[in-house]
Amino acid sequence: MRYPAEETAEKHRRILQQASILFRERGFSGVSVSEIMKATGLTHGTFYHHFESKDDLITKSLADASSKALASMEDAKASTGLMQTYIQDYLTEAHRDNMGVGCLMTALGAEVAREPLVRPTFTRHVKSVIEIMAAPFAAAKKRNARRQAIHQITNMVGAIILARAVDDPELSEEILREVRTVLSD
Amino acid sequence: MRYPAEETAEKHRRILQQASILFRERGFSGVSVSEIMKATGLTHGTFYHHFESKDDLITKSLADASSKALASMEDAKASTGLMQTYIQDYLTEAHRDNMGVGCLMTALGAEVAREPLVRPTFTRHVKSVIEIMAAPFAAAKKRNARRQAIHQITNMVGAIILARAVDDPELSEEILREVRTVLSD
DNA sequence: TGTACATCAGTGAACGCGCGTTCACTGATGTAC
DNA sequence: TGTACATCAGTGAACGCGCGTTCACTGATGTAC
Repeated sequence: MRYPAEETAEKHRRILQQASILFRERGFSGVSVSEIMKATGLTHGTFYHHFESKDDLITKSLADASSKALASMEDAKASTGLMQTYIQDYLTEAHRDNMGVGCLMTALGAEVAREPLVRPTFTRHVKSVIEIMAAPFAAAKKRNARRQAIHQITNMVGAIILARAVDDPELSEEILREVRTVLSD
Repeated sequence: MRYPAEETAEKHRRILQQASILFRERGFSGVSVSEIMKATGLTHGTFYHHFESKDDLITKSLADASSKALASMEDAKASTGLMQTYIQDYLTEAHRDNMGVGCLMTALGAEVAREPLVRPTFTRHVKSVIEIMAAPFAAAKKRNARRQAIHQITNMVGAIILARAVDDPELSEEILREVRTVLSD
């Protein structure tokens, strides 16, 4: 049967939201359309009334999650004047243990390298993150500002990926702690 | 029919080798048993005369690739006295474009976080890499040596993952170049 | 050294399963008049 | 404002497909005597 327009739009948003969480937790190919629809409280059949295909959802949910993540980074920058608080919060066990709502680059970067479809959206995201992170350094030469930002980002991404992958809690915490220390200088 | 023992052992080694390349290129779940067997020139049916299951192959091919990678790192360390050459070679377009024979942490780290089975083997690999990278710093305090090694590793891993994921060749090269510069100090 | 037989790697058809996607059908919503 | 009908989100069965795995069969190798 037909549903009120606003209810439909709300369900559409919920699919995008649940997809972005599940994709980050288990990867694009690790989550089925049925699982995403179940997470939003619907059956899989109606998925194709909202999106053209799973690929279509992947692209749109990444774009959606990217704009939300960038907005929250801008907020962090505005409220502290520097990115230091953001970076220290990033390199925590809380972030490590909550992939679903965490950094897109860390959760999906490796799979994006193998999935041409999402690379343009992902690339725009990385460019924006670099610009936001470089801003506090912009007093110095622009080239140095970007270098510092890239250094911070690659360090953060590598640290969370390794901290998530290793089995040994002490090693995992050591990685986070030592990179926090290095980046606090 | 039955085959000479040495021929069988050679095929076994080739399966491990091809698997480690294909897994790095496309991820554990992105490669089928049939594809691996086709790459070694055999049919899928005989796979189960060599390994108990796909999971068994995943574990053993990762362990095999890990010991080869560690041996080549030790060689690099021995021949240069420092890890600098290794690091500069790591952060290149050649490494970025040859996932199949490249760094295990970069190619598989993200998927390992989601696959409990391989985490013990992967963790041993990371520990060994840290120890090898920390050795040149060992003149200073041990804690600082490990910190420096972890800093280098997370930076390298993050840089290659992002350089592979982005679509824009200039941005990709910028990431590699700037991290090369930072780590050359 | 020669013979008889058990072993076992290789083949390709077949299995059950979960996947992305399609379909016929339902019935309240939204629109045309 | 009221009526008639087209629209379309939701449902769950069904589709073809590729996956990991199993199977019966083959025949040279390796071993026991």
